[in-house]
Amino acid sequence: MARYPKDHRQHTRERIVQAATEAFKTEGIDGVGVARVMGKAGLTHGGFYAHFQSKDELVGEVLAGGLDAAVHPRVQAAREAGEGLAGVVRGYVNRAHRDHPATGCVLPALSGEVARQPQAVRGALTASLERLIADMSELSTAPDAAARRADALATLAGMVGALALSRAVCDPALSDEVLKATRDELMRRHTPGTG
Amino acid sequence: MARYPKDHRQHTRERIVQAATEAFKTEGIDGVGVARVMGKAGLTHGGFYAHFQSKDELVGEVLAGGLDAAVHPRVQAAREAGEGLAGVVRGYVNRAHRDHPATGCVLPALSGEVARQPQAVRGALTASLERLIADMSELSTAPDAAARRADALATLAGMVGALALSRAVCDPALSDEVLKATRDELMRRHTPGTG
DNA sequence: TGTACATCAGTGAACGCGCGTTCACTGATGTAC
DNA sequence: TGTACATCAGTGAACGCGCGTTCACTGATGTAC
Repeated sequence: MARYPKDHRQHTRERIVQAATEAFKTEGIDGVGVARVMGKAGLTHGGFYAHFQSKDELVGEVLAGGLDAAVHPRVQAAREAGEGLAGVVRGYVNRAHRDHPATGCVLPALSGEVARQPQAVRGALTASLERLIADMSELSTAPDAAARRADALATLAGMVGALALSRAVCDPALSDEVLKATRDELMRRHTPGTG
Repeated sequence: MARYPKDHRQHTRERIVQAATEAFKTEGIDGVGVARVMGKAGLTHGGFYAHFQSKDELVGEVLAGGLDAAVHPRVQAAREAGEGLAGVVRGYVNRAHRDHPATGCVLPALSGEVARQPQAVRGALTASLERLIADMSELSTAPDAAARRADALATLAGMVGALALSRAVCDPALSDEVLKATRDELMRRHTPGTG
């Protein structure tokens, strides 16, 4: 019965999600078809529906995991290094992140498209985002919980906006300027003694 | 010869651009076909290529004008009211803007898709964005020109990120929170005596 | 040990559809004589 | 004034293509006896 190892299906499914995650962030959700995703996963398109009910289900899974893989580690690293939100900002608002959307955060790449997705798909991202906000809040040095959460939200907005703008413009100097201005401002705000 | 008034063609073209501007911001560039745009302009799809060489040309025109119509007036209003960048933030980071992408700024709605457009298309947005940055810089109270420009860039990043996030999440409370936290933070930064 | 059969992950042809684009045509309005 | 013709914005059928999705099939591996 077990012609394949019993976790084979699960691994294949994960391979598909991984391929889709990178492809969607690079070329957009509408810009990549099921056949392309399966091709990147080393399969043919017909088998897709043995793993997912629809493309929407795949999109939801990608968005649910997108922050976990690409952003949470940066938050974790900042926490362990004792850098606080300044460390998160440094790890996020930089040229390497701008130039490699495939391995980067889903928010600058896909927030526009996500806003037009069905409720179920957006729910997956929202849950993941709530966890990120909670983690970032813990790194804030604001005096009370509400202020720490507001701090995390406003900081994330600046981070996401900077990446989105830096990728949209076609002038490299302006793109660098957006990153630098935002990073400097956000890091100043989160570095003790300069707030 | 002039069976139509001689500015008829020009008016039709503007009607198409206007219809496309609203449709693209609401449903995405990839999400709206030429036929839909023409339908919204009260025409049939066949006539499109009498006005534009390609869909890309239309997209470029939309992006070139998108900031002029939706954001520059807010900057102008803030200047005339003597409100500085705080006024721009108030006019931009709010629920009305979040809930009406069709009449809003192109950046939160389309920056992700723009990043994947051909160079020529991105150039149109970049030029428009440069003008916006210049105008916003003049409203900054920072001491020198470089600091005013950095102030404008970082502020715009926060504004765009807040709108993008607030539209992406499916929890209305979290969406409001993102707007409020970012607006409060950016306005505090740009209100005299609290910076 | 050898043959018949069950399982099932993956294959690839086919579906209806909307896309961007092309093009021969329509029909309302003008000019020419 | 009346008829023939020119102009041209807009029409709508048609093109090849990739989309999401379905489904009969393949073929490698296992079990039954």
